[in-house]
Amino acid sequence: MQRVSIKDVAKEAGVSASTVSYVLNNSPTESISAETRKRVMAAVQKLGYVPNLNARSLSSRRSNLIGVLIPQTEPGKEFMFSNPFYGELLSAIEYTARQHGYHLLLSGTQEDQGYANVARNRGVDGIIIVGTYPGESLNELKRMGVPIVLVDSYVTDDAFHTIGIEDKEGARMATRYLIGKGHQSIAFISGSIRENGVNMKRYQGYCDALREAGLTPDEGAIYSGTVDYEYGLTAARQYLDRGRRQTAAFITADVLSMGFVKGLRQQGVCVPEDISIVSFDDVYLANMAYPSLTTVHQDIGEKGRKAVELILEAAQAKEHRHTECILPLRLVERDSVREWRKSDD
Amino acid sequence: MQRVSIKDVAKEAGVSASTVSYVLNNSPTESISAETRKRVMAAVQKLGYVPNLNARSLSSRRSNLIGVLIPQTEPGKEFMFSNPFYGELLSAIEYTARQHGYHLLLSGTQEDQGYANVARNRGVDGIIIVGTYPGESLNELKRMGVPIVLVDSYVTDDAFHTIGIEDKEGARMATRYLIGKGHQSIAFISGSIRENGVNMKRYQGYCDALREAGLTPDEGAIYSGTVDYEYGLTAARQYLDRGRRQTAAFITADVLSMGFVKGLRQQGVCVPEDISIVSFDDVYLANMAYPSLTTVHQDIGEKGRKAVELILEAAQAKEHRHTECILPLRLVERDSVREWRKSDD
DNA sequence: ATCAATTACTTAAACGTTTCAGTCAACGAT
DNA sequence: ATCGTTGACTGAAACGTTTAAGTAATTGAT
Repeated sequence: MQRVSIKDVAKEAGVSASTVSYVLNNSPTESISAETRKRVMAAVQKLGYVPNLNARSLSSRRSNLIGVLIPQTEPGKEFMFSNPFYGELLSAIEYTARQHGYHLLLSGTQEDQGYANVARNRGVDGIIIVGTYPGESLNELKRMGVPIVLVDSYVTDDAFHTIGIEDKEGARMATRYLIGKGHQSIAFISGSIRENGVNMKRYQGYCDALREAGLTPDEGAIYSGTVDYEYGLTAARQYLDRGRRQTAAFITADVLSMGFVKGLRQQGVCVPEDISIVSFDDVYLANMAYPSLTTVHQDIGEKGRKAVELILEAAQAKEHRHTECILPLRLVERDSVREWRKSDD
Repeated sequence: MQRVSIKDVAKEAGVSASTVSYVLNNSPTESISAETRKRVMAAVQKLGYVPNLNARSLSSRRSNLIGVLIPQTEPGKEFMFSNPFYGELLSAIEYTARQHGYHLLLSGTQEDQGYANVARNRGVDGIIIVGTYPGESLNELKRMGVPIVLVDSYVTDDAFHTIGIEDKEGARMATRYLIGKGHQSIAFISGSIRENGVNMKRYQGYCDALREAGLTPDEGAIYSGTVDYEYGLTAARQYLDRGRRQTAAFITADVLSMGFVKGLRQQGVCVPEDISIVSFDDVYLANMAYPSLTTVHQDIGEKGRKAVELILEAAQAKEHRHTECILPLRLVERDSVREWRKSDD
């Protein structure tokens, strides 16, 4: 497969392999004459030489490879991107990494596989982990000694860098917005609150906003399942079964909202006429939807960019110092909320 | 970084490094006693040894790595997944690859970068290329000598394996369906027809269906741009500007349809009341949309699975023999089409 | 004129595997 | 008693790089 090696180039240029290596790496410590440099480059060109990065990693102990671990929402489920959020994030990560000359080693994650090995044995320079992970797996990764960035995780361990958003504040903002529009009874719809720190924070923010307004969080207004379209449908069914008691809902992901809206519409319930919705993420879906979703916007592109940059910085740094990055949010007003007046009840 | 190597294991188990290697690879040619095997495994366990795959690739010339090249729709555009189709496909590819013990080396593609190098210098065992690619880049890749699978490309070169769908037939089916519903004037909305073989085929299928029904394809009914939500909006504007002359549209991608529907609705034009739509792909979006989209369903999961399997087969095979795989399509009826009667005109 | 420093290289050891080619004992067949 | 065979291993070269250490020639300062 690998036809032409550094030795072939060396022979062609009439120098040693190491000289070629120094030229190719623009080594700052070694001095190479302009003339030799030119000859080497010509030989590279002529032979169509491309360095073997595996060999390079082996020797130099850097791989220019970033491992990306993306959760598989369900064990047997094939599409880890049933939430477009992951696709958008991955895209941003890939793009940024490529700009810096890095490649991505992509892996979904399953319960039964050693998460660590996926990346460890390729000698990646860093790992970006998105979402919630089992603690033991994280510990295993920690021992590898490569920089690790946790995206949207509330693990508190200085060994990891983290990047996230103001989840609690965002949820508070969303809920307060609904209250401001006159809603007194607001549902909360999300993935698992217990198992997922993000959902937990958003739940807290939701509760805070209610309490600030003198309202009491109601157990019966909470819908907690999985973050996907299907659960949105389910939540809609449950909402109807429970007697449509809320006039608004704060939903922690746009895909969930999509399902919820659809499930309601199938029973003739309209958004925003019958119930208002604010959701979260602002994936491109949110704008495409009908009605377009009023939602808490997060800068997914920036999240991905930052994740890569944190890895690169940490890879440079001599000693580890924990970095934490929290991105701001803002509410985007669209068409899924309407003002609620006393007379509407 | 890499703490424990095969030598450490060898020392621990009291055998040579090669023995450890043979044990680990279950070498069929070498015989190892059960007792030794056990000792080695124990040592591996004890030391937490994980093989360095870079070293392995270097030595064995296989990498268990599959390169995946996904087009960046626009040069400066960050999100290569603006069409969820790519996300779903990638997900299927990743999942299947992982099941076979392979990892994915993911890269988007930009005009100015050598596509080839991305994968070549990592020693990937195969490359999956999705979408349309510049010919010179393909030729460069061809010379690498690794199996290459082209997904949704109409490049005819026996050096590449291909996997696609019955684009022409699918478009014909869609158009015929609309005609069957009484539509006599049908728009065609797609990405670039000239530069993209897939769109070309679908255009042909569209024309064929019209002609079969005794209708004449009309230049003024063709809308050709890029495959994304934004162009859907644009097409809607153009459609209205041109005087709403068609009662139906065949649109070659669900995202495009999303934009088109939205653009129309902003001007008070309703789907399917005022215009019927059949689109293509059946990404999960199609079902979420309002109205949910009648669309030509393709099995994206199967496409991804097949792509990986082709790579693996080709990697095994002694000599190259060209494989071509065409997946079937079917029309999924949803809510974006209504019957058109004479009296409606 | 001598010494140290600099420039422009080369040599060779490492990186962690795989795998070909042995080695050596034990074994059954002659 | 000798001769392949087989079974169970080991040694060492190879994969394609990087990089520390070394060398030899040139330069500049004294």
